[in-house]
Amino acid sequence: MKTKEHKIPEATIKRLSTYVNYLGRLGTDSNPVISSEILGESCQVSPAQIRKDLSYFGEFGVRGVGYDTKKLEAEIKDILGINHNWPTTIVGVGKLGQALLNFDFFRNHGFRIITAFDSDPNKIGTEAANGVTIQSISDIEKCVREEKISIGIITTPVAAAQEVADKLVSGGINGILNFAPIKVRVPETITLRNVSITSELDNLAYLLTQKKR
Amino acid sequence: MKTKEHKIPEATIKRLSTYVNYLGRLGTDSNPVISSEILGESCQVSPAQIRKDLSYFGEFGVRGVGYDTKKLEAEIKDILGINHNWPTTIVGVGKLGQALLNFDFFRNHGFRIITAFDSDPNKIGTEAANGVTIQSISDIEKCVREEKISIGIITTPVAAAQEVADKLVSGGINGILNFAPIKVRVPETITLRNVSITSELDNLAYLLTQKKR
DNA sequence: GCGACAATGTGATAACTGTCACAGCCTAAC
DNA sequence: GTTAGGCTGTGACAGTTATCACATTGTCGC
Repeated sequence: MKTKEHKIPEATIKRLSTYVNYLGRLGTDSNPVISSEILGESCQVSPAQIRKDLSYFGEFGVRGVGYDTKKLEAEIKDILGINHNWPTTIVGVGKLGQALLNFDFFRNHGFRIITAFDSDPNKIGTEAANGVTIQSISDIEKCVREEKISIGIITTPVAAAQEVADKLVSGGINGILNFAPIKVRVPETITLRNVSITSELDNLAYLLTQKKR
Repeated sequence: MKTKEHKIPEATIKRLSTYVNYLGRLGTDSNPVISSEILGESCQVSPAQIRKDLSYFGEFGVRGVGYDTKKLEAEIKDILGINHNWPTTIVGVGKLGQALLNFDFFRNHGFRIITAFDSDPNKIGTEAANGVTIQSISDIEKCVREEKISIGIITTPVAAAQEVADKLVSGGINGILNFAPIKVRVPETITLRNVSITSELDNLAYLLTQKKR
């Protein structure tokens, strides 16, 4: 893979995720080769857009033929970096936290969840899922440092989110994925993504309201 | 509210959601008035961006002063249409579905969850949360039609998502929020949003990988 | 009432992102 | 070997979104 010097649109990354997801579900045996036309059809993206997205990172196809399905999947995985195995923790073992703990695609996307934290004394010490034991939130710093955890996923209520983020940061975390509907603040050096389920709801509400008017 | 004829960027809607969220948490008593500067600081958006976003919909501030906090919150809620009370259903009562059933912000964002569906015989007939009883997936069509449900939230595994979407559509659903990591296909007339948690993970993985290189 | 000040609203401009058309390259058939 | 056909890769163009600068309009003190 040769990353070109250009800046890559975030939308491109999002689409690459869609592509690789689809390719993963596709039987590579029955579809050894795929064209941007077909892939676009399935992912609801124009063929030109797909070719452009891929062209940011190199040339993966064969003119007149298409893309080798298996190879393309591997290339995109490499681009996205989901072949890694980031030591990950989930903070906040409510329903959402549990949902994420049980999603097996974490493993398939380069994350290995090794610890979980919660503030509820009744939960601490119990097993959350897959052999992961729930620890006290007050131990975050120490644990992150000792276990060299590089990703923290925040699924706490809004009130606790910033404090948790601070603890993760001072423990030496690398990246944070925040599901609490508030924009947490972290130093420049920390990679941060805020996932706002709330805003998805609001967006749907907006679209529906528009339709009615 | 006077919607101008211009097309509104989706990013603007997303930010409006952020603003209204922040305003809701802000004590309006201690902060009767807020400037785009301060609001921007809190939401990590430039002041000019905020003013531009709002200007698509009208003039809500007072020059030299700022925005009336309470009034601005109400105006944005009105713009987004989260003062409605859409009859909503959740299909797929796994951990994620349960998480959503228990989030009280659904109510605060214009959605009223009145039914839930699952395919697991052991779950059918039991109460999911807040007095919502779980029904069989085979009853979706009938129930959506009879209860005049307008929003469907899909939290099933990938394999079931498209089939569920089809059933919701033929029952006469209005909008769909899909959490399954696949782009479901619906007729043009249905308002659809695909929420991809997977792509958020992939995006984080990408950013972290970039940092390392 | 008037001047100094403060923060909005917006046209102009810049940056970014997506679309399009076609040149370039590969395969396959004859 | 040559030609026809097909699909990628990409530069040029168009459309969209964000930034900037400042004119505008309101407040407050005297």
